[in-house]
Amino acid sequence: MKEVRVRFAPSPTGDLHIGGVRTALFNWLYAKNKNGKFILRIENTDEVRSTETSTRVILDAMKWLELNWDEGPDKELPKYAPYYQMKRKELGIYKKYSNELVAKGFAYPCYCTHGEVDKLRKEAHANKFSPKYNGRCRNLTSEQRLQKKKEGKKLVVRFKMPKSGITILNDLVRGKVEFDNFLLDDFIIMKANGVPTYNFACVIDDYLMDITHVLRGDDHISNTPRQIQIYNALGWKVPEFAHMAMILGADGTRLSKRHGHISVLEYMKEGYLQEALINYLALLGWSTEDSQQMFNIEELIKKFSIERCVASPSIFDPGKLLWLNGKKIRSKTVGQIYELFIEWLKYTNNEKIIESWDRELLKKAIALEHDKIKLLKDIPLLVDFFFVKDVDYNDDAVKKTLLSEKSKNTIKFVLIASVDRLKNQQDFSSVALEKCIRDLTAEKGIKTWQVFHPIRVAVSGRTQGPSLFHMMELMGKDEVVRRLNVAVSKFFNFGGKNV
RNA sequence: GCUCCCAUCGUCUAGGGGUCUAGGACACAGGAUUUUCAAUCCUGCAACACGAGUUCAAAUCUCGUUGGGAGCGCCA
Repeated sequence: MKEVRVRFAPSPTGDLHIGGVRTALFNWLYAKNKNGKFILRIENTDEVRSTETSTRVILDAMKWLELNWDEGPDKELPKYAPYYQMKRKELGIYKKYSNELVAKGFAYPCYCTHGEVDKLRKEAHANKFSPKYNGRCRNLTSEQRLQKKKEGKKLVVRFKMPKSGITILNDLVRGKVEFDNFLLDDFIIMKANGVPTYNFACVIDDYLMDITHVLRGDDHISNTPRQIQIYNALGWKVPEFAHMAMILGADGTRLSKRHGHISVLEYMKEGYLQEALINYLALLGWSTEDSQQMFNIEELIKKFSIERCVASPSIFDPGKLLWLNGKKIRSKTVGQIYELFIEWLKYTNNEKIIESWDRELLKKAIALEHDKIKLLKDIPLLVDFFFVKDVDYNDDAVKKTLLSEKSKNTIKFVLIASVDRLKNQQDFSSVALEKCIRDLTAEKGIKTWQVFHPIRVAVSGRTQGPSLFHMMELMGKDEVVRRLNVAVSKFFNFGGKNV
């Protein structure tokens, strides 16, 4: 059996987005599953829109996703290099095959200007045909060509599509798809600037790189018959094709900026885990027989297959991604989450957030909030109150829990009593603290929540947080007593202010 | 407009002629637990786009309709 070789071929004209990642992922999974090679090729033939920055961003995103390539930029195999199409263009690779096609009569120079082609297109449209170039330069004599050349006309090279018959695509996910050749026009394979077009470069490179399977989005399906015709003209074997359905936004249209985050980097910045994004994207357009939801990467590799990819498009659901991310985080140990968090701070240049934080205290705080973390960026919001000198009291929390008209006096009394008890508390473990406070409520005949809630707010400034006594244990006696005293004097010792 | 693709709960999907009163997951609602918010567990809500045909039998096969998507560039 021939070694499976698949590729992901992004064009560096922007960030790597969700749809691109899914395509990359499926190629990568297929390669790993078949013990084959995953190749990264940069299709930068759009000289206007391609940028080095974008190339960098895509490479970084691929690295963050851990979709490592066996061959590609920074990992060039002499046999197949280079992996940038513009570098290949410099080597004359495309020119060579373009000349061959012209020599064999499968392609021809065309001297039509943009304006002329536009006109033809409009005419075709008016005649209810698919817009198409009518092949007016197809049968130019060599004299006419010479004449055009003398006039200094720029030329492009067009491929001669058969005027009749059908082109058949046997797609791995869609089965047999037929295209009427008559409806396909003579498309350009070499632009006037000597750069190949996508449809041409793609075929040449896939062939030269020994690509065995082309897995890509189905927005490419109508390009496929053109590409198949090039393979045929050159006498090359056509690779296997598998067109995956697209990922759409909530409104059912193509995923775009207005559907929220679309760039992978934005998910990274939000604190999504690489593995959560991978797991979620694997579920879009692929499934196992038992509808398994959670996978680790090894399982995905083992279970992935093209046969189980669906042909219908799917809608991107940020809610499920978020759930999956929380699930993945919860499945990790505190140590792992801490490391991930530190890494995330570095990636996002947010290290200053925890600059003054005690790392051991941070780890323990993360442990307390372990089950509540959905995104890495949540962590500071969840535990920051442990590290502040002056508690940031939430207005609503204070109003509701500390200064409620009905029980203000009880609360003041309770807080002062608590300080008294806690000051003399030898054992500051959560268990002992709970007993201590419960005893207090029992003695004074107060409901537990009437004490628990005020203490929570007094000590943390908010109504939500970790389990109360664990939180107090972690803060330590001195800090708890200090914060309680601060709260009492701040909210209850200035009668005039808070009446 | 033309070509191609697609069609099961709101969403991702399982199912591929009888085992389907259609299964799982997210979301949503209710409950349990709890000092709060979560997490967790339980329960519930909720779908075969429509119409013909084939067949003893159709979510499943065929055709049509409708709806959605993609492509129709010297973009990829």
